[in-house]
Amino acid sequence: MAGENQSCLIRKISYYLDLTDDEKKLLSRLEETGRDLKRDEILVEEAGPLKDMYIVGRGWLYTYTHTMDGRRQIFEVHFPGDIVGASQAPFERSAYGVAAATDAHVCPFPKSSLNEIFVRSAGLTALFYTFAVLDHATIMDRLRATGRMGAAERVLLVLLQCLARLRITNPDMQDGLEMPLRQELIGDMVGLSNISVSHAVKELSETGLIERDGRYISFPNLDRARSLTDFSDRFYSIDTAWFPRRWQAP
Amino acid sequence: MAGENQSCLIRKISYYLDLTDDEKKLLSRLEETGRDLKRDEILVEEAGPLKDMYIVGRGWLYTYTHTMDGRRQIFEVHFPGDIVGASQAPFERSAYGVAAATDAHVCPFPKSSLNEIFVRSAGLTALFYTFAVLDHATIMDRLRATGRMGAAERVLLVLLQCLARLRITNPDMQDGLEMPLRQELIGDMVGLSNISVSHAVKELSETGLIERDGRYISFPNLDRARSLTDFSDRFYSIDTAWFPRRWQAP
DNA sequence: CGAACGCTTGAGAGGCATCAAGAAACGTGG
DNA sequence: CCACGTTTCTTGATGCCTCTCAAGCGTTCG
Repeated sequence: MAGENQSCLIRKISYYLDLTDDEKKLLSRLEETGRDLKRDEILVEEAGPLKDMYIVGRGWLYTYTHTMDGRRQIFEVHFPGDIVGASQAPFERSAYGVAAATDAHVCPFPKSSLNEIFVRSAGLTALFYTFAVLDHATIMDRLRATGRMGAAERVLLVLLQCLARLRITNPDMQDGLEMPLRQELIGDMVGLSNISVSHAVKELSETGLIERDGRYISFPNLDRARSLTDFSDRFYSIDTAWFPRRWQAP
Repeated sequence: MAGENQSCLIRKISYYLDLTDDEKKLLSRLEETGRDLKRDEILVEEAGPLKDMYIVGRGWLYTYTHTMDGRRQIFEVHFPGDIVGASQAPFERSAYGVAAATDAHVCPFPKSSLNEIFVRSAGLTALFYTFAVLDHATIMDRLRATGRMGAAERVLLVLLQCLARLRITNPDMQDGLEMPLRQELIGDMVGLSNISVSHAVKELSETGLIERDGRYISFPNLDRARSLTDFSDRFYSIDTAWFPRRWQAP
């Protein structure tokens, strides 16, 4: 199930790190069991207990919360190869919900398995740390956009972020992507209503920053789009030089 | 200089972890050199190289960026005991600037020292991971507020977050704090203008959610303030049970 | 083919930004 | 300790952006 062609997790990690056989074995053990999800199905309840983490095998998920007045904020979108819950490991209960944005397949594993990885592999520990930092950077970009940019730029940022992350596991990807997210979901990522997203998308089309063909969105002028949102593609330029490859006994 | 009474870093970390002597030694080595900063002085340039990290010994710092049109977004406020740059370790150059919000004292240390800690102490590694996750949670709370809440609630959240973080190193603190941040800075944390912050503060006073005495702000009804912003005090309830205390040879 | 869902478009309302000027607080030097 | 200039906060007026409500259109899927 997990290893039909190759695990997305290992593919993603190999992008950053040359894995030893021992590390590969550690990782593949995480993907032994699987679970299918339908679109909109809830994987983790808001404020529920947090025992497992999940590797995304197929489809997109998202992490969200509701405000008291029933509005929703989406924090992260999880793509194949991502680890859902990595940025919540230290908490006993989940402050956030996780749901499927499309039909999806995930591999659950208990938090304690992460512990095993931390103990056995210095390199993987550093890499997981790095993933957390990347998530952090993604959210900071979106915070800045939400607080200080107009609707069109906010939507454009979301699209560029999706493209950048998909490219990690699909390096041969063109300057475009299938966008399965509803406009309402996109709005919930950057504090907009579905209607404002619709307007923004229209405006982006008219100004030639994106082109639409059904759900497929492409960027005829990627550089201009990037500079307009001040988006820098951090996911390609990680400094792995400081990574320890081996623990050292005290 | 660092160890006059006791290092804030060690005090903060001891809140979560019982340190071994070896770990204490590792940490105190980070605070050997010091540097004083005047208010508004820039410590790290935006887009500058990122060689050092900094432990805050005294005063408040903040991490920021500018948007193309000259507006500013503040991402984090760093209090005594915090490590500035921990969430940027994997990047070769800093995407963000760091400046002093008040007169301050910091202890710089090279990134490679972090490496040494990672290699020598499993517990500290997990804790640093946890700190990154906490920063992450702080920003997510602020993202939700920025995107989905009104001006008064956004400002209130900023105040509550400051209180919660200060309480880590000052457990005997009352329900109030000295707030040295300009209203403009507070606005830059949650996407508001200085004028809206002024209005919000006035409104919060009038509805009895805060009380002001000069720069000192207190919360007569902390529970109501918390529930209004849906703020949960994550900084006190960390699950350290999964922390490894010792590396394990492969 | 019909129903459900998501996207588009329009009209009106509200919140926050901007501009501008005055008040208060702060710091500095005499 | 007071006088002065600077910084920060307050208050008011106006305008723009995004929200909400509402209806129509297009797509998808049973």
